[in-house]
Amino acid sequence: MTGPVPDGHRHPGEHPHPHRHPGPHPATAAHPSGAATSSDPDEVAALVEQVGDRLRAHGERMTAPRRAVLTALARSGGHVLAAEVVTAVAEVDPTVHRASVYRTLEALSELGVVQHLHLGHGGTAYHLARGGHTHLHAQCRVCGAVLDLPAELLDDVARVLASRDGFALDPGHVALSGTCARCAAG
Amino acid sequence: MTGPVPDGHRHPGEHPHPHRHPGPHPATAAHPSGAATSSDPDEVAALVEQVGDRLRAHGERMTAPRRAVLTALARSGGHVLAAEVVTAVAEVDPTVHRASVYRTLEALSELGVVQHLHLGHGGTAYHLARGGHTHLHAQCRVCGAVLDLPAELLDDVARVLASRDGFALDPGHVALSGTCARCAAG
DNA sequence: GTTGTTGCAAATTGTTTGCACTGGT
DNA sequence: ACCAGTGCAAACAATTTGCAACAAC
Repeated sequence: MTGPVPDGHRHPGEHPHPHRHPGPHPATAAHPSGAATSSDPDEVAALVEQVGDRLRAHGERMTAPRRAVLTALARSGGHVLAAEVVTAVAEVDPTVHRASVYRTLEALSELGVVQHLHLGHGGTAYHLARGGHTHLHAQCRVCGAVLDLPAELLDDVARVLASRDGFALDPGHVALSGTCARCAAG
Repeated sequence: MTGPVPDGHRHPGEHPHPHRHPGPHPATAAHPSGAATSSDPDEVAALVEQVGDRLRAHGERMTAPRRAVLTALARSGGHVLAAEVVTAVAEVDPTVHRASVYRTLEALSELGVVQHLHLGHGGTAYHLARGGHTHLHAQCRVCGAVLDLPAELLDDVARVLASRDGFALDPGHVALSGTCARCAAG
């Protein structure tokens, strides 16, 4: 069923649910601690505007859909499933069409302002690119919760892969899978 | 992009292209060294039969679709994308319906005789469960090729996750992502 | 004979695309 | 004014599901 409650209405207030009690597989990311997102409207607006400049610098245009997508991503702060982006955008600006959300996400991805990551179970999640400051993710296969991890965690592995296979690891592109403490216990 | 290559009925499930000119997203794994798969018909049959016993032991039934799916998996030896399983099964037994393939894969998964892994881009791949002997995977995000890696590669990471977050890593459940040597060069 | 499984076809879900039009620059 | 980007609806692929018929035990 994919809990159709990705995020509330209007502004998420403080911290939606730092440690919720996930159902089957909500896959909705919980707010990580360091995930720095602005629940502050001003900050969100500023960020959106900033990206706007960047878009124009690349010859792209700043439009309502893009503003809406960016705002949605900035607000939710964490990783947001594609489907959730669609609904979140609908709240920001109901006139924005789903198709535009997808197109926008792709466009913004190519521009590098948003990045996507693949969650084992539920599909693709998007998040604003934190300048160079990438982090990794681990998802519980039981409850779907996403855990944020320090980027360095896979450094050693990356080194090994590079030297033994010439494989350049992109650590943040897919979420590691496993079982979280809560689910392992319960 | 999104090369519409789903095409379908074609692609004899033999050895696609071990190491050559990767297309859009083949994702079909080349035969890894230790992946032990039987290209030998007798061996395949024996393996299928063996699983049959195991199924019955669990109160499940051995049916044509299941035999076909198992045979297809045993033949291809490596990881096989869901879509590929469907076509491979069609070759083994054309009377088997696609829906049955999905249901069978799920049933066999729950039984533990087959395992699935999530590839970042292309979906889910299945493979026969090698008793305890799991290996990891890394997929090139450019060409889609899947690299098999030793299971121990993530042991350290698993240890860290376990102690710091109580997270039980399941290393083989998702493929790591990155760029393979060939693609990095070209 | 039971009852788990299948085949089929229709329903779902998630994403993409062609086209005419709108709005940003 | 120009054309990138949008809305819309329909195409699309991939997977799921209700149900009656079927076959494994």
